[in-house]
Amino acid sequence: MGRSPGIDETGLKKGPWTPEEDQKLIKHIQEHGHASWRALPKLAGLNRCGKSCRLRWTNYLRPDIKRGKFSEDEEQTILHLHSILGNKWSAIATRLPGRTDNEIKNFWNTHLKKKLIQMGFDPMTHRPRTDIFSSLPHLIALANLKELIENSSLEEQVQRLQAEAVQTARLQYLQYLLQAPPSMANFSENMNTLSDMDNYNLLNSLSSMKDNPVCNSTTLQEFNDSIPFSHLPNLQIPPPCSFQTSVNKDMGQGSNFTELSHGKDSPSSPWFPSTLSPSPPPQAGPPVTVSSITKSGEACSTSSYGGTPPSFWPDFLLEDALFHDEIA
DNA sequence: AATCAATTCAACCGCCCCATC
DNA sequence: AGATGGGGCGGTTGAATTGAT
Repeated sequence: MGRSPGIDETGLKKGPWTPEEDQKLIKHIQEHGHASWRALPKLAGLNRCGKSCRLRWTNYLRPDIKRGKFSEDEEQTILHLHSILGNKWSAIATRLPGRTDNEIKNFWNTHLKKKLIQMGFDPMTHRPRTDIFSSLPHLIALANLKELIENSSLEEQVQRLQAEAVQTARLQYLQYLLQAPPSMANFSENMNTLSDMDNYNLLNSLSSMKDNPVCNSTTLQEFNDSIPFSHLPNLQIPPPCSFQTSVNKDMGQGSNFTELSHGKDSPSSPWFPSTLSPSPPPQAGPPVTVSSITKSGEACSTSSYGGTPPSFWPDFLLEDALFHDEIA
């Protein structure tokens, strides 16, 4: 693995590190530290650039590095944090002692991303995918094409694929509703605000379907009927795509107000869990109020978690003011 | 056993931020 | 205020490894 050995234009070595080079680097840092990475290679007798030394140390040689497979807990933590922070690997790494940003990034790209995709989630938004036709290759595989081709007419094949697409969309939508926290499950009071983005995505999907010859009006009607939003067909313009979310946590002695901002156009949603397995039972805790406001400052939703914070939020999210500052 | 394809992950690249002058 | 350099970060590369045929 890694790169082939080579010498760059300045005469410095590139590529994989030898055990001898590792020993020189370790010995030097143990004895003198690494005040200046630029000066270090010369002092340590290494024909490497300072940057290469720093990477080798921070990603591989550091004594506190934990190697080996990621645990289930670590996996869940990465998923939680990625749903909030996105590809901020160094920020995620600070919450996983012994793991480097590089290792987490690799683990995400080679395992977790694929896992989410396979389960029908968008790895960037952590939401169920609503773009039905982008999932068609998966549907086709599931449908056992061989049997279809051999035993069905073209018309039957098309009908079957349509049914699969509608069923998948329904399942994904149900999955989304079921995974929302209690106040969201009771969407009668929140549906006009928090669900707009999802409605918009669904509308886009429906719009794509209309343009596709394999979708007829019956299919679309069936799909529409499966969604319990009476106002869905009327939504034509994109909703505000920037949300600011604040958390008001009663600490017992008056309110301790902290703010969580997800930045403009952030795909993450604070209420949406990123776990792949059922969340643990919620623990009793102080009351938490989560409010979302639009770009213009209008309140678009308020959800209260009476004495029980959302179980998918790690405690430190609510307690660590520094962390709030980081993502603000 | 040989070959090919897919996956993994250490290492590199280029950009950005921040401190210093 | 602008220039410079060091360090940090996220994205990408590609050799080694593993799995499939």
